[in-house]
Amino acid sequence: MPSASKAVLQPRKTPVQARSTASVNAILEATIQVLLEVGKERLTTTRVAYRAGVSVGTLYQYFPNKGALLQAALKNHLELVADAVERVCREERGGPPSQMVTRIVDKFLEAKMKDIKTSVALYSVSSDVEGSKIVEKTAARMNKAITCMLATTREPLQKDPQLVASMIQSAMAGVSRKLLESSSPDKQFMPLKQELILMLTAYLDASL
Amino acid sequence: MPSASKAVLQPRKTPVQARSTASVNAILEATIQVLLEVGKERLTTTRVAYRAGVSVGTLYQYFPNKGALLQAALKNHLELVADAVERVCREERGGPPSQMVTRIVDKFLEAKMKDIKTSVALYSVSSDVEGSKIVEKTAARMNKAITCMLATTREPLQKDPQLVASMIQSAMAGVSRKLLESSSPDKQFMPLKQELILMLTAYLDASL
DNA sequence: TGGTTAGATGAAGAAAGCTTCAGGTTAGGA
DNA sequence: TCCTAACCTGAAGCTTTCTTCATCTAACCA
Repeated sequence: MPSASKAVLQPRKTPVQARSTASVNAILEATIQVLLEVGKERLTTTRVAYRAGVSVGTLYQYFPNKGALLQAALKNHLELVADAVERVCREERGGPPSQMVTRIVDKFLEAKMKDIKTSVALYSVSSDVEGSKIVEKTAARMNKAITCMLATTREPLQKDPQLVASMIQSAMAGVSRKLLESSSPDKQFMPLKQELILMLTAYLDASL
Repeated sequence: MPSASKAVLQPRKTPVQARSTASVNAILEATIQVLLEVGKERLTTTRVAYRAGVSVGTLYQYFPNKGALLQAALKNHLELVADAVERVCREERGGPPSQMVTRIVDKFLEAKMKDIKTSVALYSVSSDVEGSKIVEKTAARMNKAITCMLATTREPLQKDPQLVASMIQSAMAGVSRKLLESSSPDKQFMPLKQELILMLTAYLDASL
């Protein structure tokens, strides 16, 4: 009896052997695939397991329930985005504000658009109660990173850096959502990205 | 046999007598209430009907299925926001750009925040397949209105006005979402609104 | 090679919710 | 007043999906 249950979100069992790790990965990937194909409403644990090439029982060995499965998939995706942002924020410390903005927008959108459809599919998950907690945590992580970076500008900001960071995040999130929801994201991508950089640069300039 | 079925979203039957109109309204309001209390996952048609003070049968007389019910509620809400934006855009024609931005942000956020919790509850609906179509349509309506308004500036814009309108919408949507998802929307409201206006003003100035 | 643990299986139990429909009630016109 | 159409009711059928668990197989180690 190694451990009690940590409720939702925690895998029931941690993989030890290689094959189980493979199963978990397959299940997670299958989750995204099924989400893309049939949507969250018609996503069933059985279907995911079948797609992953395992049995339902195996799925339930690692995820206590359907919700945990979806949350894990969402978490995976968001962490990739947050990682990208954190990395950029570290790299651009002390640089000129306009470059900060350009690079951060670049990386954020790149991460979001890397697998456009996956992002879209996961939006439906993020509106769950537990899902939005995960979103919030990731947002907080990014906020911290951006705030930190903003503190390294030559001339200090005239306002609360955290507020400024929030605005940057909001604007980026708004645009990426617009892109993802658009019927042809690829066509709008470059113009919107350009405008976003322009907007944020103008904003930062006005905040120094 | 007055009419065939127009599939989803259309009420099955159009109210004729006063009491049925009352039922429909009660059902729609109850939908929001239940959404707030238990969330979309645990919203059941029976529960909505009970809350509305009618029977499930009555509900199904006006809404062909659960999805149509949720969509109707979403549509209601979005149309209020779009109406507010359209009105402002009409009023501010020919005015100075900074005022355009200020007023539009003001009204947009006012409409969104009027019933904060309702907006939040409806986000979970908007990620449905049919739900996002409704969102898209409303966004297109607002885009048209804003584009129209932008065409009346003294100095003409140096860019595609529709692109600029999209950016304004994206930024507003991003911020409102941030507000709605925040744990204390009221505290963040004024600062974020101020910043949003500032950001959009700076952006518009840079686009003239 | 044998024992022990990790991992996999999938039929079936159980729960839950959507939706229908046959029959009752109310409103409004003739 | 009486009749018809509009409206309402809610128990129950039907379907769907989640989740479990007894049992089997594969991997690792002594």
